[in-house]
Amino acid sequence: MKRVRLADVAEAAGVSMKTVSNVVHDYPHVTPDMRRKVQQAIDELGYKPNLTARRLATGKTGMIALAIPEIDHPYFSELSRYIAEEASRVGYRVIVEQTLSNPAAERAVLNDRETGLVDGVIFHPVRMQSMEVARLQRDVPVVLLGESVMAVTADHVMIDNVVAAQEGVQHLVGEGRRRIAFLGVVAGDATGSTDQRLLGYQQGLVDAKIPLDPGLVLSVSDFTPEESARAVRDAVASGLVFDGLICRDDRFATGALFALRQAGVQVPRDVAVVGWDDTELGRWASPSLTSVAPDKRELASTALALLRERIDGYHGVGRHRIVSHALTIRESAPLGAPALQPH
Amino acid sequence: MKRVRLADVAEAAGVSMKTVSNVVHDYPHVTPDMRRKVQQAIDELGYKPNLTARRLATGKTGMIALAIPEIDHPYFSELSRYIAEEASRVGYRVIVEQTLSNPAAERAVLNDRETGLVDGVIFHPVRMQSMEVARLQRDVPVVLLGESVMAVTADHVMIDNVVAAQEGVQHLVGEGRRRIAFLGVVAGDATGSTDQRLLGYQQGLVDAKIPLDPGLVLSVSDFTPEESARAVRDAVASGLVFDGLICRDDRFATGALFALRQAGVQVPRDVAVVGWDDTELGRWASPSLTSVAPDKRELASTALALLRERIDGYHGVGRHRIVSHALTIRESAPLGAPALQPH
DNA sequence: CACCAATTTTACAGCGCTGTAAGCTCGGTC
DNA sequence: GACCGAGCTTACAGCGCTGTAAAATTGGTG
Repeated sequence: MKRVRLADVAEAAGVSMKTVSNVVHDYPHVTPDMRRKVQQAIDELGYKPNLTARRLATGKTGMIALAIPEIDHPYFSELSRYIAEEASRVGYRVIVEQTLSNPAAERAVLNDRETGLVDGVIFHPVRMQSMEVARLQRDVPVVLLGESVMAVTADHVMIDNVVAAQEGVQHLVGEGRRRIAFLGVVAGDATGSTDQRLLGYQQGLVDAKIPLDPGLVLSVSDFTPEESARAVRDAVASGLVFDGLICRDDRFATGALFALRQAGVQVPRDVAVVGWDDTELGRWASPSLTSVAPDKRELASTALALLRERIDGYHGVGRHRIVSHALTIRESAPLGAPALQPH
Repeated sequence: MKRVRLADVAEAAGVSMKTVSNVVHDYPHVTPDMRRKVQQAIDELGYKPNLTARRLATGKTGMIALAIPEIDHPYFSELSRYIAEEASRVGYRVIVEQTLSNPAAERAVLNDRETGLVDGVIFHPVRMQSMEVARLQRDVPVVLLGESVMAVTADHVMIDNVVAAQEGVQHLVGEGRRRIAFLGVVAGDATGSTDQRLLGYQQGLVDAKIPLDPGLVLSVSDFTPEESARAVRDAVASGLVFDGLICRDDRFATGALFALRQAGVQVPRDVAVVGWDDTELGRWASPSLTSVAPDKRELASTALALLRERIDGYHGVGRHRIVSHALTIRESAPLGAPALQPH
């Protein structure tokens, strides 16, 4: 069974290739008769357009790349879903590029060896310095996600991390907590995400007139729940006293919950815990996690909107968009008396 | 800044296009002098090959599609990661296609309107009948995942669900459980995954000489933890007595844990719970989930190996591969006395 | 030093589609 | 009935690369 080409359909229908193409693309100026005749030939021959040829002729691929550290990190998998849905809504397909937090892989995202793979890139860097992002020349439009510092040539979408962290602290303070810890500062995290959240945490304490205690800032050596569990375990074992905990993300919070439980510390009674990202992981944790909830859908649609504008020829300097967030209250840091609440 | 073409490099280096192409592809029969000269021209001009043109000329895209119900389902996001890693190892890029369990979307996976997008497809159907899979003619190699019944024209990779479920029951029985329930049969789940797990569950009971009780099989109306929580809540409220629970997947188990906790039923003391898929969701649940663990890495590499053989021209009938699984024991259904165990 | 085989390089015809510009139809006008 | 313009349709030159087959070069031999 040989591949049917546009030319074959044209011949069978006794028309030109271009007319067949017009029918395939629903070009309006085709007479009904002609359309019918061509469509019949298409159906009979089972013609399917060849995307690669179309791409070569048009110079558009209809694809975008989504470059993220890990696809199975709950936050990124949820974000991927929204991006994929939004992309498909506006006629793009998505190819996912895992950088695995590898600097070389991140560099490769912007400094690709080849062209014509995608029309644009949505990129959430983790290891890459903002300087470096700005320096690398890329020949494809880029929208950055996360808290990396701004690049002049790329757009950027994020939530207001400082405010969000402040609100988290404010919530804990409102519930009577005074010894509030922050988990976790990660070595090699070059993006400033953690920095901004830490800053907001400190700001929140200052707002509440609570003195800062550097001992309450817990470090973690990598982005796994195991590591965060270790950090919390060590902190508790070393006698650190705290009644509130703001975590850099839900995964860390999950590890923290585990360590606290193991240490016999009750959440939220003894320690109220706030996570970040509002993922399914936290939604079904026990106790379920109060968590900073970026509007992921808005994040996805904003990123895609900016990217499309660039693909369509916009060449201005990098734009910055802040999307909304909320604090989703659940069991781990409830409002008022702790009680079992679904979601 | 205009796009640099192969022809431009050829002209600059004073050689033929084909020689440049040979250098780009590390073709062995190029003299060092020539290679140096060409490479220099490539570097100076900043030449980057155009993938689309290459694809049109070779007929290969170097891409595969991964069609799954939801990318943010923990099992599928973890599987995606392994598939992406394995694919990149063997030189393929992955484009993810979410079917969202939509029959039309599933049909579209096999019955694509266009060609030349990917070289092959790894497809995990949920709604599609096996008959239908077999009937749809596709012009691209396909490997099926999950428990859909075999198709003559496609390969298929799965774990032995019946045995795995039996082992789960066996484990619970070994821990003294006798009233073992199964959660959840889902309406519209056409693949037979649940059927096979249910069958293994029943087989396990028979092996243990425990009479079957249809009242112990809990139904669920969709694939969400919310729904499974509802099912368990209703069961408990209706007075159903059980001391063991095998869940169709970790998400259901997570919902079950929530409902049980809410109802004041202690896990594992009162009810021991076994999940399925061994996802991060279950690893960090509280209590952490004992779970049937498919070897996802092996699953990914097997699927990819089969697919590559087909892409490379293998045309035999559909092959079936069973990959290994294990039962990962954690807190929700521990061995011996329940105790807090990390992981 | 002529000759041959093996190695290296070249020319060029596609791959299948779309954009452009030109050509054709056809009903309406005067 | 000749002419006009809007509406349809066509011919064909690319898009940028690779495979093929033929040409050029090289080195070894007698």
